[in-house]
Amino acid sequence: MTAPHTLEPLDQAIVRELAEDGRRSYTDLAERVGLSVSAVHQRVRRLEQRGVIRGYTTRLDTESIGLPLTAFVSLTPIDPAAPDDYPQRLSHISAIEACYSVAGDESYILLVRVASPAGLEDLLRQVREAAKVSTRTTVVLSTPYEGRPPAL
Amino acid sequence: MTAPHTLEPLDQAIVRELAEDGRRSYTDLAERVGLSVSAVHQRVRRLEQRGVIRGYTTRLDTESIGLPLTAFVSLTPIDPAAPDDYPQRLSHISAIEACYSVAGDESYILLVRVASPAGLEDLLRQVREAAKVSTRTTVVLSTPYEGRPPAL
DNA sequence: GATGAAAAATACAGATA
DNA sequence: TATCTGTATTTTTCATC
Repeated sequence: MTAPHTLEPLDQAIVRELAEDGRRSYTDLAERVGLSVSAVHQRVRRLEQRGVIRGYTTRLDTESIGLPLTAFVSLTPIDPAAPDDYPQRLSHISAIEACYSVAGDESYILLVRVASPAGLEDLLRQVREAAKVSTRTTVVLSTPYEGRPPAL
Repeated sequence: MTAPHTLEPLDQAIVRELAEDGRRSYTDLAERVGLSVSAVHQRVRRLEQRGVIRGYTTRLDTESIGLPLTAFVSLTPIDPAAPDDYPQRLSHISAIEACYSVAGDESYILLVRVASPAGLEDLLRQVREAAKVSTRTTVVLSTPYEGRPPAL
């Protein structure tokens, strides 16, 4: 087989630690998983190259960075026969944090972060302009939790 | 005012760099934002303490870690008068990556990651058991992009 | 913002299985 | 052949000035 869908226990342990704290040092990781620093280093490099680790990010407080308003925007193509290149057509809009292609009534769900209701209105206009879609918006009132590490 | 909702340009620059790559070194950051290493170091510490930086994570390939199936699960309380402690009641379920309280027909939207349709079925059972809610599930077919850094 | 000691990252040679 | 360990060197972190 070419792509086993389960991770070796040691890689699993490393990845679990890094998911919890993306800035954990190799020394720290080595202690936690019971390997030498070099071995951990090599494994992380390999995990990065294999694409298991896709990158490292910083969790930011959306209020502090001036984007306190989060919303889900569902898209329905106006012309069902139109070419399906919506993600591309929308990718330049930086307020869109994520784009999911979904099964169900709608075709896509966008996760967006904006500064204000006016910003949301502006975003929706941009979306409708860039892609010929109708939109349905669900405003997020609060976020009890987000970005929790997966259970491995 | 106690909490300015916009970030100082230098902090903004630092945060932008860290959002793009959470493992960027202080030396690297210093070069990019045009400050001394110590100044950057101090600022990052302060941003962490102030809660602007909430932590660091690793973006993982969901397939590689054995959780290839993503879904949105919307919750509607069965008893509208019941105490609203759903996030707490569900927080022990590790397949739930995020929980959003939303305006609209439903009360909450969960983002979940599971191994298979059977895992999804199991998760929905767990959710309905832990909270007296009805659920509506939208399966994610593909993820064109996710976790893009915010525009600062 | 600079300095310097301590810690960490990285490259590499050799051991191991 | 793969991955490990230990060592040496460079780079980074971090407290102090």
